[in-house]
Amino acid sequence: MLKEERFDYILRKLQADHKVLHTELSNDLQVSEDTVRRDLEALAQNGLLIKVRGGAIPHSPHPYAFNERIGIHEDDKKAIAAKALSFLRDGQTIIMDGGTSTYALTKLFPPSLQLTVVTPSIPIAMQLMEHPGVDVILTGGRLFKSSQVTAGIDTIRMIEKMRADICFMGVCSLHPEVGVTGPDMDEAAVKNVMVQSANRVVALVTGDKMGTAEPYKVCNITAMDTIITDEAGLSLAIPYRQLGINVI
Amino acid sequence: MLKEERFDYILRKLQADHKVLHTELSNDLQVSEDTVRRDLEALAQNGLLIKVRGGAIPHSPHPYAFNERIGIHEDDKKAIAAKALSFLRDGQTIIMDGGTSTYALTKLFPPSLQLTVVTPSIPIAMQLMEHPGVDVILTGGRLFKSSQVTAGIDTIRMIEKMRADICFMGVCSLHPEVGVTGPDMDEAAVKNVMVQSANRVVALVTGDKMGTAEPYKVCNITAMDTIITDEAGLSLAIPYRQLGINVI
DNA sequence: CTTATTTTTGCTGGAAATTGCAAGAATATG
DNA sequence: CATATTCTTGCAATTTCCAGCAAAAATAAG
Repeated sequence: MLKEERFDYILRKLQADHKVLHTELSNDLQVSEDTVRRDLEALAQNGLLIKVRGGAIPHSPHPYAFNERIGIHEDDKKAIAAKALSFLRDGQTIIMDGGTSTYALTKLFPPSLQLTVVTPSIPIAMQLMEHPGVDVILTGGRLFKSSQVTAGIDTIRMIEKMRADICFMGVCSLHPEVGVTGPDMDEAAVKNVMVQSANRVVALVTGDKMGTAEPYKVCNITAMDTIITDEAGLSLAIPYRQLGINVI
Repeated sequence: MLKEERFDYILRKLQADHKVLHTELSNDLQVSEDTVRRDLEALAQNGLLIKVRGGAIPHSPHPYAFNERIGIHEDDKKAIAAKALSFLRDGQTIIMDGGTSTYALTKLFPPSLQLTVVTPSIPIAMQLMEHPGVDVILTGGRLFKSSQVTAGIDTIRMIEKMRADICFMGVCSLHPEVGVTGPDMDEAAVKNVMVQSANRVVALVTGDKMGTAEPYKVCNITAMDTIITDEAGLSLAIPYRQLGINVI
């Protein structure tokens, strides 16, 4: 067995289990624990994982912000993302907002899909880098470490020049009267431009965000064409539907 | 059996098994392991596969083009990066080109360092996202999957507006007469603008890149203020020093 | 057709990398 | 604090790699 095969196995297992143990790997790969230790050492050197006593855990660039949020409501987000897939057609240009719901959506892209995706999100860009049919346009600007997106005037200028078929928005908070709001001024400004640069706006939002508000306004609720949500969200759908918004 | 037939067989087997071994191929093709080794060497030269100890693995579609390059010359790159550290001062604005040498440099940033780093490279941006004292400005543009950097007119426009103290350039090829050259037109154009937007240009280059040239020109060699290289590179330093370039 | 040149191939011996083992140090756990 | 894991370090056995050489094959030149 080649060393690289072991590397591959380790990284896959790490992705699946969110941890690996010396003892397990030694058994799985039929090599001594010392070899496993050395393999983990090599992978850690290249920043592919973090070595810990007894094994290793995934390398999370900013463990307390983006990656932590990925776990929560995971099934809900997957279900929402699956509904969103039906909006995609080959050849479209898509603006993909940052956030865990939109990230989940990009993970579901079928390999045959042909798209141009404009995004300020590093995790989404990295995810789509592995996709053969998607052209990625990354918006420039200052990097916000907590949410791993670019924002600021440069980001806005780039998006202003775009014209997209759909904008998928990972909404922070959503309220029938207050509209779409977010916790950060710069990011809210970027989201606002995204809405204006797309023909249709599709919001991906878990039920717990509906009916809530945050300090910075992105846009009016009527700027949304469609809201994709989970069961908890559907039970709160009436006021949005009365405004002519498609809630599914 | 023609050499090309062997090549064909090797590539097919690689596609089927996701790996090939010297021993197996030697047996399958009825040639010595040395011949197999040389065949793999030739195929690796053309970027058709990645040679590893004991055999070869496929050249993954896109995502690992960057990661694969990380292992090679690792110690040399670290030594080069360590020399480059001494150029950094708190408060500076740095343009950090893509590439494995510059990536190695960012990994060595001491936690107390306070910088603004402008970069088109996703791996560098991710690395610096973990750094408490560094502000990251990511240049926008189309994402080039093989080298994991943005490039194109948007990237150029953003860098043009910058004024940096130092540009650290991960040079592809470097020749005393031909100048700095690279394998990709768009990336070369971006590098050119980087050079113009910085007060000083520091090239990080392993010895094997010195005295070589590629299709697309970045700038004249005299645009470099300093070349940081390894021992192999230092032995080739004379022509550069005659041009007034600091080679260390 | 013969001879010279280049390319390919296999072999050899030393260099380098990989792996497993053992003993002592370091770290966690109750 | 005692005990059990786990980690580090050094080392030896094995495998694999590499550079150079010589024979064989292919190609070019006379």
